[in-house]
Amino acid sequence: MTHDESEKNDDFFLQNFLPFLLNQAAERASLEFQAVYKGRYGMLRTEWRVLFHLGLFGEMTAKEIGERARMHKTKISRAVAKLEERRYLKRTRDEADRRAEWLTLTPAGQAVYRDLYGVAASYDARLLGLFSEKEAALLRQMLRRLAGVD
Amino acid sequence: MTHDESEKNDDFFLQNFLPFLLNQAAERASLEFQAVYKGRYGMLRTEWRVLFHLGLFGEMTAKEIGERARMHKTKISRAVAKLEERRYLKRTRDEADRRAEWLTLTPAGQAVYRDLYGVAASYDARLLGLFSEKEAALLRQMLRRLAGVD
DNA sequence: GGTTAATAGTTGATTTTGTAACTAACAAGC
DNA sequence: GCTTGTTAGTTACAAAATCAACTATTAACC
Repeated sequence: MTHDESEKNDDFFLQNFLPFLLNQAAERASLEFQAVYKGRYGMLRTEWRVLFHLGLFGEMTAKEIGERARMHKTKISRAVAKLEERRYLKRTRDEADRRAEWLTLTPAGQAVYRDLYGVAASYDARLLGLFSEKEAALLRQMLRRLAGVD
Repeated sequence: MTHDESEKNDDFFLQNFLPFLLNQAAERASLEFQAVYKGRYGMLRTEWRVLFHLGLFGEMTAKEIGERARMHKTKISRAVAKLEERRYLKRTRDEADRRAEWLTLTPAGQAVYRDLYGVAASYDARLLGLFSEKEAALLRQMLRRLAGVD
């Protein structure tokens, strides 16, 4: 486990260090897609994620989005404000618990969601094209395990 | 490829969308280790990476680090400044090309590197403990392919 | 029912990142 | 050797993320 000091130019460890590898892959994999929602709608990743969740799951509270996406509530709060400002979503106070509010996409927001969903799906397919069906399934399973979802 | 609109509460796609999964896994996988270099030495990820590269490869220029780690030069510039301020590295002008400078760890920097290398190695081993040898090898290979290294 | 604690979400201050412009040094072409 | 272009690294400014403190509301407990 100790590093051999007499030997330099050893990139064995670096090439295999999982947090580094994961980060490189994640960064690269989100780069191209980021260019789409940024370029096409001027959105940040946080905003895209919130929109995405609302598109997939329908009505949600900010808290629920935060739990699912593992995003901090301040990020969500600001993303929601931005999406509302652009008329992509609307808020409705929960009358039973007036602290919470239900978020839903407007028709305009749904249109954006559908557009980006399509782009995301084909981008995903392209990434998965690097692997066989079996490999892809295993990869996703392993990533889920690392993420602590399973 | 079109999203089925009549059906809500569909988290199938989300659970499988590779950029999302990769990001979740990467974030989770770096979290605990980040706590170590941050808590123990008050370092940021950029600083840890620069230190790590210098520890692994010995003397390097900022440019080389940037290429290997795929970090932008401003990040590196600031990380180097911070590490120098803490006396973890020293700079030497390249006399043949006076624009470039060679960076090396000081003994203090090397001590930090050795400490963190040990932590990183055992942390990595723990992560890999989630998988079999075969799976782990495949995972790394797939991540490298996604990162565009291979 | 009044006090205390917890929760949903927002805001402000600080830190970190990203982008563009910059300096200093080298290289190429003429 | 002088212009033009390129490169290594820094700096300034804008954008974004983080952290702590805040408001408003609900829940818990005595």
